[in-house]
Amino acid sequence: MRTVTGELRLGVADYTMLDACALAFLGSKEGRPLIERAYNIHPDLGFIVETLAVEGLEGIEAIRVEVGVPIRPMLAERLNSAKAIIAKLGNKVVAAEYKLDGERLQIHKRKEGVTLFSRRLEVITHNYPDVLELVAKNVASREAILEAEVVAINEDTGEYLPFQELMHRRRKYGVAEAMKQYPVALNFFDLLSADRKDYTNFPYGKRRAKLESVVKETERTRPVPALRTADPEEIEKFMEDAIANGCEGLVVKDLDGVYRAGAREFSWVKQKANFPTVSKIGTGFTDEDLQKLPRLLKNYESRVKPPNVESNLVPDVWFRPHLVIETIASEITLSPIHPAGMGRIRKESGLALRFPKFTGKIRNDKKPEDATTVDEIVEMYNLQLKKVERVAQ
DNA sequence: GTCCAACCCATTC
DNA sequence: GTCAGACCAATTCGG
DNA sequence: CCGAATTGGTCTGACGAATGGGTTGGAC
Repeated sequence: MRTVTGELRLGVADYTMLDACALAFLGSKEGRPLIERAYNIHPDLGFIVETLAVEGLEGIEAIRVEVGVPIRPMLAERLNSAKAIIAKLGNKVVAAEYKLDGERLQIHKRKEGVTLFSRRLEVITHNYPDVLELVAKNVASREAILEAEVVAINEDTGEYLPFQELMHRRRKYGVAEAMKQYPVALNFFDLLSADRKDYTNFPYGKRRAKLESVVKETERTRPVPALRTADPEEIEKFMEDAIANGCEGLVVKDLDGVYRAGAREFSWVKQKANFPTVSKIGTGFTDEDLQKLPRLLKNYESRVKPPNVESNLVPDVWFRPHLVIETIASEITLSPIHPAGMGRIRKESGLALRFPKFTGKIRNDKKPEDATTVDEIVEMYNLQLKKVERVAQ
């Protein structure tokens, strides 16, 4: 249920619905945490509301984790230094783990077979026949719910490949061919249920121990590399290892934390002319920025594409290059759309920014000629690759 | 009637 | 994925 | 001491990149 009205943003989502139902059927919001918990381990709004209406709070309390029914995934928060994370988690020993650039899988294993759920709890079992086999062979538990990151790999070197490669596996047709062309590996990072026992209320340390006892380490399967420490410097070092191994960064976990389905926990990912386009950008602007931009650009508006601009996209309004703004992005990807560096890395491919965002800084001290050049972007792209290659050796 | 490119929409991150 | 804004609860500040 | 102001946490919906698949409409 959604509505957007002019300048006002309104939203009615599932949680609001749960609130309303708690009020309607119980007369108060008191049962809300129980209802929320039930919803998060059995995310079917119709089912929850019906149970509440027919059986009341008792029925809600009787809802259990069930293999075959997806659980809303626990999510991660973001901080930008190891020190801040350690402080936030209470200055104690934590588990720092590689954060891989793949797709999150919630794996349900039972007698009848294995089911795979995506992050949004879609059934994607048919996409990964190879994963089903890996789970059948290498998970030493008849019934279990596990979470893993599935990553595309280079079969010869074992090296991890970018997310883009994995995306070829998300298809309805030609699954068998894609499976051969884009082989994958599994990095397990959580265990929510095993042999009919619900582990979601166990501290992470225990879940991880059980995970390690259940997942067999092979070329294609393993518990995700983890380090236990309370020292920010060790985490920084581990972070560098992770990046060097082609990961996005780290996820740092509270060893005492339970699995809070559907909630946000803690994590961390550290980072870091012609005028060909390299990205569109629509994130990072405050309302104030958006109000002021038309005024700043008014004098540079152009009815047609300015001759010194190279773009495959057609915007609503063109501007002659004038204003320089500062943007950051998580990395540079090969692009079928943006012409920056076209053909320099790969035939018919340019380069684009991944997760571009405005930093809030308008660089009045710079002219378009002073902005980052294509050469520099190509160099940045090559630097990214080197880091990955170094590990593969 | 058949085929294919262009478009839009879904999902992942 | 990132991010800004809205909203609510808890905490701190100022009269 | 109490009400006002600030802060922190959570939720929601804007927006970015990519790929695959369904639909549509024009060329033949």
